[in-house]
Amino acid sequence: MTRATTAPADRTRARRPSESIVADLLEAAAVEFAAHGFAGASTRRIAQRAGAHQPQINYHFTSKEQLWRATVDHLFTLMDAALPALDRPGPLGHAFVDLLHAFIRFSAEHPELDRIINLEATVPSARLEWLVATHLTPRFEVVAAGWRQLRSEGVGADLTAGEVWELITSFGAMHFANAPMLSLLGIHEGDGRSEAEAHAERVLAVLLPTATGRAPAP
Amino acid sequence: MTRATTAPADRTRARRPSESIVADLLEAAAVEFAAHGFAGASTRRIAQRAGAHQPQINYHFTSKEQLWRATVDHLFTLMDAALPALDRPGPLGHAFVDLLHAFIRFSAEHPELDRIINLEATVPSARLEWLVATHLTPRFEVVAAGWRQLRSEGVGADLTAGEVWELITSFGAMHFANAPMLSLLGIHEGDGRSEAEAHAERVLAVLLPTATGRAPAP
DNA sequence: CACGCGTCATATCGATCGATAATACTGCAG
DNA sequence: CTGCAGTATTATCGATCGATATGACGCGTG
Repeated sequence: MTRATTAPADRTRARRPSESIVADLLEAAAVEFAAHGFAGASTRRIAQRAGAHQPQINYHFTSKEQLWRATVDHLFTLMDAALPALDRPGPLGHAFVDLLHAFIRFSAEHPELDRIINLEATVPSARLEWLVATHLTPRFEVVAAGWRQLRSEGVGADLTAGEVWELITSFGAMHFANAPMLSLLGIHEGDGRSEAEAHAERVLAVLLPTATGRAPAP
Repeated sequence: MTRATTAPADRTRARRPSESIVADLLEAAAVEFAAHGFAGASTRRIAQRAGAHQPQINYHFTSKEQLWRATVDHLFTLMDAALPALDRPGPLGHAFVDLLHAFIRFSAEHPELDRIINLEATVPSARLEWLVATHLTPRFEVVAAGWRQLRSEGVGADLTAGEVWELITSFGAMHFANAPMLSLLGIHEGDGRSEAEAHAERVLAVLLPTATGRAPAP
């Protein structure tokens, strides 16, 4: 966190640039929404975590709902920047392996996104519809097309694209999103980079069991 | 739901038996806690869903926190009643297959429990510590011992007990807990009993890939 | 029929929620 | 140096939260 002051904005009025406040609010909102859900997160706590005052949220984002959407947009932007394209030159299998490694690594570094998605996933709502239509469906279609192509080449386990998506987003991402619980259970082995690579290999062992030589982790 | 009246308790004072109120409150609390989390669920909405008044929650459960624990206890009691023992006579592999089928079936019929667990799993809290120590750890140890025994017999995929637990609780249960999202994504194919059995077979295909003849679904 | 225990129903408390109005201040343009 | 646009800060609104006090009521007991 770039600014972890407990008290709200500095008394000396040394004004921060506006983009910094917005970025800090987005970062704080991601943590709070991921921890307590949309209804449970409080705009006062988000503002406090960002070192700002509560009305600044409505000033910069007009409403809690808009702040939530901006937070999700922001996290997906971060994720896209961290993931390689699937249609790059070279064997599709290698691109798929690299994409999965990058996704698992991102989930380890930013578990907030998977947490926010899972918090919304269980109940129909306007937020869930927006989330699926805006962010999930386009990405699912890309992955599904890649998987079907792989399968047509005779590569990959006997799973539908939907099952692959479920396996990656649940087994793959839950390992880091639910780290507090897994740690209490004695399962989690730390969340460093090596743990992310190891977990990606576990997922790949299920998805591409026959592929012997996989691309090394980038 | 046994009593789906929108208005709170009947005006005619035709008193319901106390156990009925408690049971209805537990059922309503499971739905609301699963939908909105502990912080987001409101005791007034829970009471209304159960056809009761809000102060009756404090009367029968003393606090919202105690109601949450009673709800979790109740759901685990339901689950235990639906699951066969792992140490029954006969091959351990068959017992394991039956247990997994029953677990997936229960998750399809009562997705509230997995939702509540996942809502708590992402943030350290006293509730999470209680949940893990009271309910999850004992059950994990039984499953882990069974899996290690299976592995020592040369059966099962090359996975640790922790990975098996993660796979079952994430990939296995999330399929039904996150049904609203998967439905919007076009992945979910209904939540009938056949879908539960099919999903159990998908999980088993990963866990016990070599076992050709599995026990039929009970 | 009358008593009394157990439960219900209403009213209300203080705290906190998201949102807004009103004011104060900063920093840049001229 | 002045004025204005943009932002920060304070104060406060109505709604809702969990919890409790209070008294009424149902119903089995004697």
